[in-house]
Amino acid sequence: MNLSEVRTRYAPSPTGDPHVGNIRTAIFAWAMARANNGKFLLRLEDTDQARLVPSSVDAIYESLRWLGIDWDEGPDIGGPHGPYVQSQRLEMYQAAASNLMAKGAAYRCFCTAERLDAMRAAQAAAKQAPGYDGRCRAIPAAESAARARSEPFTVRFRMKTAGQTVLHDIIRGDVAFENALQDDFVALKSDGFPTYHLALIIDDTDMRISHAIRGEEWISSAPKHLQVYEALGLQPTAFAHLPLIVGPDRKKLSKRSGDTALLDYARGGYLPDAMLNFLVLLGWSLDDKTTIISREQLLQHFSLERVVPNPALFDLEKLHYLNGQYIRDIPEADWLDLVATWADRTLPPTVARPLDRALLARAAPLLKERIPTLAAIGPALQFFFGDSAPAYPRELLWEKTGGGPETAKAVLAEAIAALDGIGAASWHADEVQTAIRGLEGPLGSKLRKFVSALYVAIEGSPTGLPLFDSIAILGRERTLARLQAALALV
RNA sequence: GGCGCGUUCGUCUAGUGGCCUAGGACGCCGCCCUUUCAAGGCGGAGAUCAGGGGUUCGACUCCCCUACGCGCUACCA
Repeated sequence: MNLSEVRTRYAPSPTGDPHVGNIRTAIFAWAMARANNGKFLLRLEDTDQARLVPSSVDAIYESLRWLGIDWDEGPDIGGPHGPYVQSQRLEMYQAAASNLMAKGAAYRCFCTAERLDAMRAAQAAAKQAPGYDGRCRAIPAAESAARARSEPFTVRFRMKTAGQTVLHDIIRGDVAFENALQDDFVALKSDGFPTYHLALIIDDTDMRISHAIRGEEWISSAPKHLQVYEALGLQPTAFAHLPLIVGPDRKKLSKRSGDTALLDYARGGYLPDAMLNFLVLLGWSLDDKTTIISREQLLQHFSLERVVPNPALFDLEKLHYLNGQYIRDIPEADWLDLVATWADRTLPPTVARPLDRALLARAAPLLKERIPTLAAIGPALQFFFGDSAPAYPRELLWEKTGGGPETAKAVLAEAIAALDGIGAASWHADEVQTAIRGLEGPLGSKLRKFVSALYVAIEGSPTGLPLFDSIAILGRERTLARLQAALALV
């Protein structure tokens, strides 16, 4: 074992689907390990039996895999320091708690939840700082042991009452906490499960973690952790408290504040690489001008020194931009597959399956530069399917032509006449284009002026995929039928 | 209330005493390209570096105070 090896971990508690803030922490920890030729591990912190959501374990794996984050040790693949699930390590925590008690660094607390609640209520009423009052701090060992045989109890850690505990944070520098202000926390619950504060130390030590990388919300409890390390005679890990990701309300992003589950973005048609790039930019930068950062660059250049301390706002606009960039970067062959699977996924069930692969292949290139997310593929393609164009109000036919119904009528009639002259064998985008451009003369109007009527007749909307290609793909019969239908509508 | 963290264009950020009349990106605006919509190209507006004191020849950068925001304050993580 190389003592200086960088070993980081992502240790989520399976209490819900991982949200983006949480995953960003995973990304940084992973990147830190990879950038230093270290190891990245996954550990499940399932010590809160009440809040456990079994399905979230799968969501955790799925989230990580979707983003392409790999781990070297974990619950599913094992490793030399397992098990990697806290509920399977209970004896270790209990042993540590006993050890702490033997050293006088912890004690049994027999206070009931009711008494604790009442105590806090009283403190609040008296405008005092809330905190454990130390009632069980001085119970003699013999009495404590005796009561333990018949009463439920927790094990509280005895915090120092004087001096300071100083955290050396990689991102924030030294942070000092007054010991007198800290109160004794529960390390082992009455159900025999440890709290995070105890489990963290045991596991990080046992798993040889070098850097504890976590959200800023943990910084206040750092003195607890530092003191436990000291009481146990253990060398603490290095600490890096990442800035929070906040929502539009500037408050910590959480399950409550909107759709923040990472997998919602996977389902919403975002590319994992785009999401990774976006998340990485929240709190970290490669240099002074790089926005598009590849996975390789990240894994090679990531460093905690370039993480900023201030909270970042989750900005969908930038995500959209990045997603577009990555979409345009997809090789043609892969793009067709993506279009096929997302068309199938996002086209309404009324469209017959299997989808026409040849049609998809012709439409795919048209899509690439104009959709913000993969989920937009179905809606953009929908007009290709079915006998008629998607329903639209008749006013749309002339709204953007600058004229009225007569204008639309003329455009449609001329277009029908011109396109009708193209035989089925030469029904290609070029011929279609020539025919429609040829309308400028008879109509006495510029193409860009009257073309919206045709977009509406064919696609059901004045904006959409390029008209000439769309008409070519749609085919002669259906095109003419749609133009006729539009003419009848006017 | 207490403790802690934070504060550079609307947003994400660059910046570690002189390179800053503060750079990049998103968004916004305009022009170009153009069959619509996009994409792309070019350009523009946008930050008295939260405010106030210091230190220094010189501060966005160092120190202090204030304000504001957020986090924590559970037998949750």
